[in-house]
Amino acid sequence: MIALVDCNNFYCSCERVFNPLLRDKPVVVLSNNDGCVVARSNEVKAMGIKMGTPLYQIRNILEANNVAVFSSNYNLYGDMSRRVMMLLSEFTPELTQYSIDEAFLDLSGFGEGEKLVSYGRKIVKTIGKGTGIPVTMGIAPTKTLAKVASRYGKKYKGYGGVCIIDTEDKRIKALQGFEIGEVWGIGHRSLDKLRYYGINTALDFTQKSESFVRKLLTITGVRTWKELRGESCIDVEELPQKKSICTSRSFPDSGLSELSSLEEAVANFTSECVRKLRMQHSCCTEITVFAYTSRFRLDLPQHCINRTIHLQVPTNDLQELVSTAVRALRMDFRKEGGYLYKKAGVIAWNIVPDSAIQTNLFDTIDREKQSRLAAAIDAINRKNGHNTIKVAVQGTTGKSWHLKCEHISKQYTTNLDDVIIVK
DNA sequence: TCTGGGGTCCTAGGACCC
DNA sequence: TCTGGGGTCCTAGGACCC
Repeated sequence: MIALVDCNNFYCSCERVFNPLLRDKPVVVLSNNDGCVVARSNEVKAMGIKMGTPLYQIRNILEANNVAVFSSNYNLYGDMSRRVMMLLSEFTPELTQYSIDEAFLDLSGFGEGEKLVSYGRKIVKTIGKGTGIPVTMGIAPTKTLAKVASRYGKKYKGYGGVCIIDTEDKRIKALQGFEIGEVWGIGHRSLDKLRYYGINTALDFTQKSESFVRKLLTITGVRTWKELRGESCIDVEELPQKKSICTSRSFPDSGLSELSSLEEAVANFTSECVRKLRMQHSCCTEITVFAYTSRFRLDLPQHCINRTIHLQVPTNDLQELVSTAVRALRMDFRKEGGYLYKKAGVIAWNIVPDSAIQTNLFDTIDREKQSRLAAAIDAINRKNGHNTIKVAVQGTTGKSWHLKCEHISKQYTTNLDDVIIVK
């Protein structure tokens, strides 16, 4: 049996841990730039506010209902996630973290039926007590069914945080009351197609033939279909190495028009990609820079920059990648035309381990020297903080492109100055 | 006025090989 | 007039996830 552990309203719950007065109050957490709603407490869900709603559309409702509003605080959420995962790993040797707030646990060998449920309740209780984060567990023979079970666990308090689908009877009942669009793996495109054929519930879907599903939704649809029928076939693996690394941001207000501001932003995004590359001990062979105007502002002139540069030798060198990215930006940047770039980003791909670099006969860079320099910079930054030493084009103020985050909470668990004082 | 960020996987079609 | 067969690899775009 497989268990899915899912933190309830994770970002909101993190804020509540350090602000207990909010425990029964409505809470929302916003995306970067305070743009959209990305997490809602149950009270806010009950108000009918949808995931992804832009803040400006619901500002009045939030104020009228006294909703606590937070900018996203990823240092806090990341650290709380680490704590949850650490506690979970004490209950089974087979744990796969699936996202910041979810993990799959292999519970084979831990009994069945009531015994399994009570083990699950013990896990849920331990996480709640140890971190302050409420979690729900769904248990079933497949991952997709475990997801279904956890939804029921969240919906009905009576389950005590753990819902199990372990008999054919329960499976049929669960799928009968489950909208097909809510199933893990069925997005809005597939939903449209399924609706056309009158398929509304997960049970309807499982009663179609394999060839029908294959034709309509390809192999991925068939996997979901099998999983819902109880045949396990989706593997979620801990990815040893990322295949692409991206850092991108939207800019506040209307966006940026000056090349120098964009250069500074792109340089910093590249620096962040380099940090991620080095953290997983890899190099990239290709780097893409993109920047575009707001797709919502059809009244303004539109332009899209998207330039990829292929590197001779795989690298994770800060100076080399920053100068390459800035060069890519300059190739496509348009000064004339009054373009306001609203979003930009950098993607590193073609990623290889840093231990297996294929060198190039015509390479002109002294890589030995560069890597000694990079190691020295790493050491200084590790000791004095990220970006203590950086490339000049990264700038020193960041004013022109920095994010809006007017409602951010403190770094309660990652900054000594912000640790809560108990009186 | 104001609309997030970071990933993976699959498929079709083109280019190329012998 | 009439132009093969069987592959691989790469890429862009689509779909999905949280």
